[in-house]
Amino acid sequence: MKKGKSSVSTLRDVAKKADVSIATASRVLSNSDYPVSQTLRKRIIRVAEELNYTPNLLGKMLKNNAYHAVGVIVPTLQNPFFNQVILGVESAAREKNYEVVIYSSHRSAEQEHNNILNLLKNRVMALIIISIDEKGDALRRYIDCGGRVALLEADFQLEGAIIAQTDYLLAGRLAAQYLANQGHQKVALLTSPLTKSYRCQILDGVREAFRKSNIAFSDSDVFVAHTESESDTGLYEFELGRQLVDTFLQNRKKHTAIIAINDITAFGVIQALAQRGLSVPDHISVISFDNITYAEMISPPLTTVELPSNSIGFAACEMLISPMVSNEGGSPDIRFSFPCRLKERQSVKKLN
Amino acid sequence: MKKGKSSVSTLRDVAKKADVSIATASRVLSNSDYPVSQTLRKRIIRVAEELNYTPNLLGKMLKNNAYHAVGVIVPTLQNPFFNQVILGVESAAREKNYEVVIYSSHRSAEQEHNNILNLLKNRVMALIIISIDEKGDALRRYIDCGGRVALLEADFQLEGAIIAQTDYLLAGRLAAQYLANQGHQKVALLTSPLTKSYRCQILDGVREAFRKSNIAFSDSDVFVAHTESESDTGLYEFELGRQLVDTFLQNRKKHTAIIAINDITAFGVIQALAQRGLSVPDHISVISFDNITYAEMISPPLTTVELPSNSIGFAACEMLISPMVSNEGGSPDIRFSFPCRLKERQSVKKLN
DNA sequence: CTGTTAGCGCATTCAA
DNA sequence: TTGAATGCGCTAACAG
Repeated sequence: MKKGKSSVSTLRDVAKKADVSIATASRVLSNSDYPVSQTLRKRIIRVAEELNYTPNLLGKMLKNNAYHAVGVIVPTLQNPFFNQVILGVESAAREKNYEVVIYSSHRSAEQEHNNILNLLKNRVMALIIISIDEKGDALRRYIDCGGRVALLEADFQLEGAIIAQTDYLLAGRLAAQYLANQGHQKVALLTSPLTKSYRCQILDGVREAFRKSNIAFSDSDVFVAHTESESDTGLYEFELGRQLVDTFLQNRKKHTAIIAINDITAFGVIQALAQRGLSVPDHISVISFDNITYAEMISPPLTTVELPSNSIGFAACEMLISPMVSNEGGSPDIRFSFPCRLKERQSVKKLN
Repeated sequence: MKKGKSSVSTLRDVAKKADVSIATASRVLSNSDYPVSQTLRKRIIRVAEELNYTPNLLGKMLKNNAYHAVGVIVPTLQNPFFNQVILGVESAAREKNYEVVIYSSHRSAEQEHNNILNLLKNRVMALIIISIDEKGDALRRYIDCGGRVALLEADFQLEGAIIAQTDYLLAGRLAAQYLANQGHQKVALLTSPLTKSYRCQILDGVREAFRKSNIAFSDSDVFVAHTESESDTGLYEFELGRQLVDTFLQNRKKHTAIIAINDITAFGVIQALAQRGLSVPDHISVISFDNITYAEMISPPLTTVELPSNSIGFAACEMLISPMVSNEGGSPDIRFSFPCRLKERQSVKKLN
């Protein structure tokens, strides 16, 4: 009867079969620069291959107490925006040979809490998170335990964390300015509840731009969806868009354009409009924020303000991994924000 | 020099501060049913909280040599189809308190190879994979080392793996039958290269259904994209759809409907048609396969054959985790397939 | 009920 | 150049 319950062979197995000490085997197989004779080296490598030897990272980690990995926690994998962030993180991580561990919190604070704890239990000491749990106590603890955190798009502060944010004020301004330039004088903003600060920032940006262009824009031009709680189905924001069109059409006063709070909401808006015989951009123009992949797949291709999801993931990961930060020595307290840019496509009509 | 470079406290720290033995602390903090006096129990728990004690899973694992986790490897996170699979896996895993580790191979065989190896190195001994590496040697090795594998939607066999497949033959039949029922007599199939067996199966299903309905359908009705290599940008399949419309329109012979090989390709088809003044479903009908979330977000909402992505992920995970399979005792050699069903929406016109 | 100890897989220090 | 021995954090077998 074999010894191991799992048939993964260990360093000891290799050493025994190659008739060398464990130390020597380790030195060869862990690519140490410690000198080992060619004879033994060859033999060890050969045996390792025969035995399908795969180093047990757990054992290794137990020694160094450091895992070359970063965790990523996003609210949902269903939203392409977050997928983009992940892609950014992955490419930064790959450059430095870091592992990426992906979690979805499914928009649940409890799940998020568990995810953070799991990372900690696995001694993954770097974390990039788009947090939905405003209490932040799990994160607090994570940091107390020596973890490094990059907090993306968060509504709250967290001492000791790197804070990365999109410049939503600019995003709002860009959208409004563009509509103004195209000759739109009466514009509506359709948005999910203003409970997230990024939505408020967009609104502020829009207000500011219209004020500068001398275009009237009041609270009666802002349509806010009323909803209980956010859910994880990919359809959530889409349905919101559809609902918003109802109230919009009831209160419409010669609006020629709609700003939707994000692309998926815009999809809902466009479809609901179409079903009422209003076509985009002929009858009414639509612009939104995100530039998810599908924005250019629909008809008409959606004009939208591209948010730098990829860059933000990339940069956050880089800062987190860079030696500068990973040295202990207190909180980094880095904070940076990213600009956005307009992707002009075909959902906005030029009126002038 | 301080001993711990990481400030995560260990079982030993807790034991020392609570003035008990490590064993006792372990018994309390690992929820063992071993009897410990209330006095000590309370004290240990209190100290553990004070110290932010978080068990090091690595140490634990090192003992049992088994990690309650399943790995998932998908070709890309950009495609909602795979996201659905992941969701299915996650819900099955959560039920049994398993961790889910997600990897993307970015459609690279090399990446996939590394991902599998990493899983092995981390002793994650259960894997659900949508493999793009037909050689399968990394998987072979994974299995040899005692890993359990569920191979989803694969083109190749793998001894010792659970094989799960969608019933693409049925999918093809459903689409074709539906079109026939709606009175379409001349239909085209637009597809990416027939290098994947699932695409061939769909084609076979379509052929079979049309034959039964006495509708002519020959090779000249099949339009195959020519492309070098698959890429990881979310736009890949979309662009394919757009290109296919070109060749389709050049060779069109009174086709009234198009079957696209999947939803994203259909998006490309629909947009390209629209840009040439052909509207769906008024001028031409479109049906496809997948039912990704966005299928109902576009205008017109896409009629499509829903593939059981979620169920397939769920079932695969369940089988993998279930004790039946996780007992050693040779290869399980389970093989199962899932049916699909038609989601009738508005991209197909009724002609009769 | 509590404590002591061995050992999981590995890197590393110290001896040879 | 090689090997023996130690310890990383933890559980479990055994001793008290």
